[in-house]
Amino acid sequence: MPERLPRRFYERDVVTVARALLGQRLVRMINGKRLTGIIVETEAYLGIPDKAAHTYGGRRTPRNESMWQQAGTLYVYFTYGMHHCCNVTAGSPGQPVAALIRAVEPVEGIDTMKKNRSSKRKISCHTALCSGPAKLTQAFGIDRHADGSNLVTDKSIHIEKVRSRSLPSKQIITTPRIGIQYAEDWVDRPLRFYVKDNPHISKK
DNA sequence: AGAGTGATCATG
DNA sequence: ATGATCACTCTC
Repeated sequence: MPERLPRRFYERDVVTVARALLGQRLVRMINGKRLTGIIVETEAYLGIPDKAAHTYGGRRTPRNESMWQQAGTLYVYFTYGMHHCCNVTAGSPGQPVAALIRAVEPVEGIDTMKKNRSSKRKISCHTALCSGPAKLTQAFGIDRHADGSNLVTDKSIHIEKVRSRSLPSKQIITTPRIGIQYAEDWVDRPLRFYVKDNPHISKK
């Protein structure tokens, strides 16, 4: 029987959590279907001091409230008038930090994911199905309804343990984060992580 | 390189 | 009330 990541997995610093999420299994139960994928790309958002974070400077609004909740909470936000992105909170209590899930390698329910993604245009190739933060939420049917979900206890969305240790450092590529050009001195911080040589990554 | 798209929030 | 912004994706 697959085992979930426990609360203590998330109660660590957000960089450690972002790296440790690589290789774990994202699970979504929706309309009786089980959709799963292996997390292959993440970013860490460091909260109050981080100029790229939604909680920079201690901002606390209805939108980002989930980032302030206990580690292991799902934070889903809506942006650009059409896209959802999903994050996992981490750290110690009251610390508004989170890891953005940027890409997964689809495993179960691929046909359903294609349907969820192909309302407009047909999917070109399977590596494009979940290779971006808004692509994977669309494929997995994740929107603001899922915001605030408790990943340790919630049935409809959670993360299963595939490995107890993080991937070896040699298999994790570290780069600056994507799409945060406004973040001044935080632009170049190495806070994006992805699995080396995995084809399901958000950018070439 | 530029369009699409509308919730969100800081201003006033 | 108003307007600027946006942790993106797709097409040209």
